[in-house]
Amino acid sequence: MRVLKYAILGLLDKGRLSGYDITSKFKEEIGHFWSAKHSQIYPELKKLTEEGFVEYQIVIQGTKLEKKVYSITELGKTELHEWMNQYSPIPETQKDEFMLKAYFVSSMSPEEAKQLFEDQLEKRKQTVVFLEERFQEFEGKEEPISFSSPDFGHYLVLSRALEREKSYISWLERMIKRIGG
Amino acid sequence: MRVLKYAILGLLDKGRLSGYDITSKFKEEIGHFWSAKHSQIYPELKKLTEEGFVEYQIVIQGTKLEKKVYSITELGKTELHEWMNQYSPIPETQKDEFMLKAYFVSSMSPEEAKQLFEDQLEKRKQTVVFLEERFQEFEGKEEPISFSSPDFGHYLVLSRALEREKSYISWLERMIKRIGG
DNA sequence: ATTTAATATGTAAATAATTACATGTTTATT
DNA sequence: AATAAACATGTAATTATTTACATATTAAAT
Repeated sequence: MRVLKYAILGLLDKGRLSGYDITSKFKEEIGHFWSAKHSQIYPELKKLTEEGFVEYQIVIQGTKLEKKVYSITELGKTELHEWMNQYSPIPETQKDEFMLKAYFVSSMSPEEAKQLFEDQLEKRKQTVVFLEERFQEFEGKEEPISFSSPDFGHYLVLSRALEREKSYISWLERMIKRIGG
Repeated sequence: MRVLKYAILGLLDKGRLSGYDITSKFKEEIGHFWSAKHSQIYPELKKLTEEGFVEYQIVIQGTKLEKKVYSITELGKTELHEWMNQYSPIPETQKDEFMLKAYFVSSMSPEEAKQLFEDQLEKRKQTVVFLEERFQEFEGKEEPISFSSPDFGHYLVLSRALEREKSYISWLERMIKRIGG
């Protein structure tokens, strides 16, 4: 389904970026929900250029470093818009290695199970601390962020990531009580 | 990291299964958190046999249909146990195509955005109805399910899947209010 | 009796994604 | 001035996953 194609088109629709910039974006907030390594991004950019969905300009950084700055074409915008408005079915499987282990919990002693769950809980709590810090940016405002703000997408992603973790933590805590151990 | 290897070992640790049975299992409750197609399962079973983690017996179904019924070996049990007790880092990215679209929401009109979110909400609600039906099995009991029950893993997976969806729905509903549209 | 759905097992080809290989420049720090 | 970190771009090899190809038996429904 080439989701990476649309991920790149969506990023470029927000502004001009190099392959390196796109790689960096996937390490930031959108990385909670989609990412790719540079080894996947550079060939995809090449393909998108050939297909006419993006184009680039070479910019010299310093005295000789050649940087390719990509922008989305009109054709690319049409393509992006089509994908955005087309219903994507929810995948039945959202892979989660921890939950796979949880399903096999009967192969463990209660002590081992408790350890497994406590470790997961601790890590998830650390993630929440990190996410809540980022989220400050939106909470401290006089007016709550609105749809028309260019940062609304950023807000959506951060608030969802935060809620997802909080829900996971709440469940882990209840299950730890059940395990006893 | 060959997670499929451990998924298969974990399933076989619960009981003897054919490749077809394993494929079926991935369409049931554990499929919410891990799955694979039969075209991936059969080669993996072959490899696991060569490595000595599983073994099989040929069982005749009917008069001539040859079925390979796999079981986990002692070596396989050791291997499974090692993985179960080894900490797996939480992947930074849990891919979610809808959230990728949400991040790009500024490329849409409020009407389009509302449609996108409402569609997602409806589908998630349908999933909850389905999951809640399955979950009845555990709710109607006099005694709540305990760690020692062989169905505890099943309970963990179903309760987590249900909570995950409920959390998603609650967030979607709040965000739809924000979009206005 | 016939048809359909479910059971059963594989391989081949294509796509997606990660890890490793490979190189060079620029900016910030010491 | 030297070093380290960040910027910058690619390819190769491997692994993971999906879709398509390919075939046959058995059980259930009509």
